[in-house]
Amino acid sequence: MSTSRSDGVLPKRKRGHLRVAAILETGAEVFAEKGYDAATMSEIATRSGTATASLYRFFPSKESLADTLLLQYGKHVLGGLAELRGRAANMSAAEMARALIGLRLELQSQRRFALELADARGGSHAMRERFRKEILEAMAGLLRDRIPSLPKARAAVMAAVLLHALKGVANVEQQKPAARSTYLEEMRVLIGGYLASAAGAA
Amino acid sequence: MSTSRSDGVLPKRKRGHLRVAAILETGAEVFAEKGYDAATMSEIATRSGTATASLYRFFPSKESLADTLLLQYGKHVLGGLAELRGRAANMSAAEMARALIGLRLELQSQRRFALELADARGGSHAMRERFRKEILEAMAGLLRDRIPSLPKARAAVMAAVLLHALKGVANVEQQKPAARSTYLEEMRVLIGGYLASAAGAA
Amino acid sequence: MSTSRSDGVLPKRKRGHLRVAAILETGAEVFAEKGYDAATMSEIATRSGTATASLYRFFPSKESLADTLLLQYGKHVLGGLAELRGRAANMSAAEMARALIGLRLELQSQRRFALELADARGGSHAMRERFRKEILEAMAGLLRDRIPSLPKARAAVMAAVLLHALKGVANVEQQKPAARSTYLEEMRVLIGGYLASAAGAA
Amino acid sequence: MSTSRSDGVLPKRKRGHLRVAAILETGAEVFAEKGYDAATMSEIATRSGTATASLYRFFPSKESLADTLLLQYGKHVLGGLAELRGRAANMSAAEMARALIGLRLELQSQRRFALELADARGGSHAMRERFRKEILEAMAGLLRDRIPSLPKARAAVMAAVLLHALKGVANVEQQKPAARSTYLEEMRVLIGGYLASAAGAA
DNA sequence: TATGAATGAGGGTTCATTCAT
DNA sequence: CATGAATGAACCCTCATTCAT
Repeated sequence: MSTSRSDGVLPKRKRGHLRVAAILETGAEVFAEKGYDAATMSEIATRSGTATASLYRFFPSKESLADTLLLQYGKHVLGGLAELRGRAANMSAAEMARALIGLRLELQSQRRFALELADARGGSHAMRERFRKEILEAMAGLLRDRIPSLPKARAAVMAAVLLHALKGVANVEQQKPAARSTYLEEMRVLIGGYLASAAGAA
Repeated sequence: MSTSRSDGVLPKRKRGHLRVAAILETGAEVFAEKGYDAATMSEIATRSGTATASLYRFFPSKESLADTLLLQYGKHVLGGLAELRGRAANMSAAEMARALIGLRLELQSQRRFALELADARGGSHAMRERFRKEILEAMAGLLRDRIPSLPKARAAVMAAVLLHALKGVANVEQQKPAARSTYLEEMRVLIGGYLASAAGAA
Repeated sequence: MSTSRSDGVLPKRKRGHLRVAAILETGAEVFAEKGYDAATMSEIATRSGTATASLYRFFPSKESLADTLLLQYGKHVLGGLAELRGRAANMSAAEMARALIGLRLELQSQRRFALELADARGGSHAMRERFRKEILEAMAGLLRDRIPSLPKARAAVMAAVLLHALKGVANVEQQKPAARSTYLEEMRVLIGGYLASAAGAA
Repeated sequence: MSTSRSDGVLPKRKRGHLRVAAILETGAEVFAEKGYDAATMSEIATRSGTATASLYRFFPSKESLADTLLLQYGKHVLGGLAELRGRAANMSAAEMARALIGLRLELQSQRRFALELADARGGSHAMRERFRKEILEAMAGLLRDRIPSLPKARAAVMAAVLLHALKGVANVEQQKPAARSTYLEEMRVLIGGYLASAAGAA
């Protein structure tokens, strides 16, 4: 996941950088709210205080905007996982579950563009595929760090299961406020239980 | 209980029934293939052998078509859950997990799963909300049948977790063919483990 | 140059046929007036009394509209040339020139879309190429009918020269009304002279 | 004869002159490659190493750039014709044809021919009209120098015919390389023949 | 002054929905 | 009633041109 952007033009002045940041922020919001297809470039433009054409100076297409967001999100996730990985070997299943959920929560709030949705229907197919693959690999690596005896193939499948389970964290927001902490607690049970059983199975 | 229906005209002849069935079938297919937004009424019309305008005689809008499908899907799910419920009390956690996953797989293959997608972005908000609520309730009921001591609020939260986990079954299709059975096995571990811990916790 | 149209939908009712005819007529006008690029689908729509979207029912793109026009024009030209060809053997150079110019004038007035322009920048490249090639071949055939001893390669080159010369007929419209008949007379001199020299050279 | 010019700023330094020259050069190229409509100011700017906004300091509009080019081209043509004119009286029809075609070829290769296209659809109507008129006049003068008995009106019409015929030279580029010299030869026949008959007719 | 940034206006195209035969 | 045809509203995207540093 390199930093380079082949699309559009990179902003060269402070003003431009601010614009780009605003666009990305708003894009994330709008995509999250309406989904990729239903989101419109002109809404993103208006809400970010730009003219439609200005969007296209930096992002040559709707898809490229989504891709950039995807990339950005991907980097955060991957960064978080890499950092976790250092500590993974010494963690209990429960601690690990807590850590993973924490990471997820942090990413959700910090850059809350639920590009979870985009990973279903946003951006380019290639980008989504790559994004997904890299995260799965990182997750599989995490598992194998904790349980070295785990066969690679098995780790890959487990990573997929784990990733799906983690996505459930996003649903906290659908719970009644009073139930939210309980929900997260249950999530920990779900994921912690799974991790524990994985350790036992190996 | 009047005869009138707000959406479209009640089909009174065999002909009409067949037509409606064909439309629904095709609608499910197309929504599944392309997603709600990208699906077009005219493709649904063409592929189901109907004229566009005729389609609108039965379903006054795209949304209403999706809603009907949603409803249909909801009924199947609810039916399946109700049937499970009778047997729930006597099942082990593992059996229960297996049964739930089996139900999901069955629904998925029956081509009605179209609405997995729609439940993220198709049809009306109201319908989706209602659908979700009913399923959660059924699921909570299921849990309480097995573990009568479970408090209602807790059961509701657990149902949400369980439902999310079950949705992961749909991802089998993204696995390499060789890994599919392993994936399902892992799903059983995930869900079975969760159900077991629920029983223990109560 | 077949009759089939792969694009759009063929009109199935009288109303539709009229529409299509009106669209083609107007399209020819607008393309002729403004050139392919500067012509807009919405102007064609407005001037032909249609909504923009209606154009797209019959012609799926601007290019396909131009192509259809090109094809139509091509057929007329080719038809005219074929008809001339029967009589070519018995004609003097002057008669031939007169006949060719007459054909050109007729096509210009009858279906006056100066797709001469389109043959520079309209429609698809493939269609223009094909159009041009077929006309050149017909013209070369014409020459060889009159002067059987003419080598094929030479005939091909002469056809290109002749075709260009004939395009000059279109410029009558730029002449002052009083000078128009003189202009055509001069055209006959130009082309007749060329044809005569061709006969002598062989 | 004031210093002000309506279009852009008079470049006062070497730097400016170079810039303007580069822009004109590039403009000619781009117009030639893509046609007036499809050419974009920003491509011309980029390819000539200028910033878009700077381009507008010298040429206040796309049209004015095309007009300038048109003017430049016109001057070359007129210059060439004037030079020919001195020698016209002593030339045979064949020599004259050869000379005219040579002039055309030379202008074409000098990369200023860009405006062939523009003379169909580029720049302002007024400029094109003026350009055309001046060239026709020069051409008519040429004819009258050779054939003094030619009535003015007739010479004007003949100039139009001749000019059109000469434009055919541009089509060499569409001929297969092997056929190019033949093509030019045929052009000489066409034009030489016409000039000869003109002399005879007077 | 030179140039990165901004944008209004518009272009081609699509689609849910309605009209009219 | 069924269906071919029609369309308004939007959408994505581009470009000539202007602003502001």
